[in-house]
Amino acid sequence: MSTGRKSRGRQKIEMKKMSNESNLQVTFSKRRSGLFKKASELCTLCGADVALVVFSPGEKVFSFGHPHVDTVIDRYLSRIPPQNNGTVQFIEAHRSANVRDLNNQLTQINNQLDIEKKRGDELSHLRKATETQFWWACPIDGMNRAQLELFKKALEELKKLVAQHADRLVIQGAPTQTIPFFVGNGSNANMAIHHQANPQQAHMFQQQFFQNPMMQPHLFGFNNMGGSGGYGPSGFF
Amino acid sequence: MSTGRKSRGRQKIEMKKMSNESNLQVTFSKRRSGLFKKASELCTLCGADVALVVFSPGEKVFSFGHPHVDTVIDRYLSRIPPQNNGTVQFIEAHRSANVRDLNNQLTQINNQLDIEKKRGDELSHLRKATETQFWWACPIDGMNRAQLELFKKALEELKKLVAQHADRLVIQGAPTQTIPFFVGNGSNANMAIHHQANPQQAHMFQQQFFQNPMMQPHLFGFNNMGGSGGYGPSGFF
DNA sequence: TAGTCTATTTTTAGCAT
DNA sequence: CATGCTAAAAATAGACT
Repeated sequence: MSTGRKSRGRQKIEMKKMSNESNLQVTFSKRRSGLFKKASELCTLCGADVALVVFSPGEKVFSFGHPHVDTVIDRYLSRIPPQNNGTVQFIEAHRSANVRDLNNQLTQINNQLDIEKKRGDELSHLRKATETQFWWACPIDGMNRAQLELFKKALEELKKLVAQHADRLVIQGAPTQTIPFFVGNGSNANMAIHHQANPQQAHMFQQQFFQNPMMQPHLFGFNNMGGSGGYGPSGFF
Repeated sequence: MSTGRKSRGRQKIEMKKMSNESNLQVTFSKRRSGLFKKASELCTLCGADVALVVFSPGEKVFSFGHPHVDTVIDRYLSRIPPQNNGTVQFIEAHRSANVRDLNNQLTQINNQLDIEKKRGDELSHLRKATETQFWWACPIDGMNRAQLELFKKALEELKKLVAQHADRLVIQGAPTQTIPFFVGNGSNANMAIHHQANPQQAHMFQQQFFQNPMMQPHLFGFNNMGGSGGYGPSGFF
């Protein structure tokens, strides 16, 4: 109550990278959520399909998609029938097994869920149960001898690894910290891998050029690093 | 000039798919541009990397990305643990070998899901997947003691099953069929490309967009196609 | 189909919790 | 870090060009 006025209300800001780290963080958070909201509204209102992926300056990922981020992305990259929802979704989930990502998505998803008053929880649960159990109870029936041998071998190895790791933990007197699902995939999410790109003017973007997600030319990406004063020439609108 | 009042100004609208086709078109256009603007502002203000792809109900594509749509998308898709190329991948392969069965279950469940048709379900599922289903798929490094124990146990059992099965096969002495051994969203790789695009010079989009390096014209792909459509998302916010 | 002009609804910057 | 608050800044529904 030191100040008489409660607040000066919203103030205009320059359209350029914010200097104050703290403010930037808050702004990013708020605007991100606003952006996602807008995106979802566009879907709802106009029946549009949208994929939105955002990497925070801290390399965290946030995504939104209708019907799914990947459905739309795939469609954008070329084709993919939106019909095989189940399998695709499934595999997709696994593909992005990077827990950090999943956790981020989780956060976002939970927010949406809360607001949306999750409805099909029971079904979701059923599904979860199914999928949870499947993996170890799975394929064997469909393997031939050779495959089984291989599989067995793989298992031995895996098991060994697990055992080792477990032992190590025990020895270290592991306090069983609950690592919030961290994958050690060493995802180079942090530094590194910054293909020095030449800001060449790309050519007409034709979907046909990107039929294979894995074979995309990583020839882009410049800036994105504090310091350079980089991209934002200021004021776009 | 017929009415005295110039306009009633902005009116509140229900957050559901607009019924009036005409209005929908206008709204889509306006909101889309607003969304893109917001996205670009997020980039400028916070130095975030963003990929935004929008399919209009008429199947036209609009996209925005910083530094590039595909750069970001690629980064998003690349978040796969490249290290567990060996065993885990192997198991993954087997898991998909069982896709048929899984599919049945999934299909069944999906039917129910479709009836409920709530995005919340899928999101919820993804959440569950994160929490439950994939913990084992994560590199062992990320597991805590309890998880490791569980995993180990599961492996023992699996191995046992495999061994049994192998023996049985040996006894029967016949190599079975060779089941296609590849992962992937098996199924429908065909399904012709239904995109007959009509690359149209996108003159539109506010020129301001193009003044910014990250919003270069070539990044906007426009396709033309008649058609309508639209699903019924369902407001999340 | 896109741009203009209000009158309103939304979003959100700056602070505080 | 997310939330709540307030008032000013933005976005935009509706009507018209």
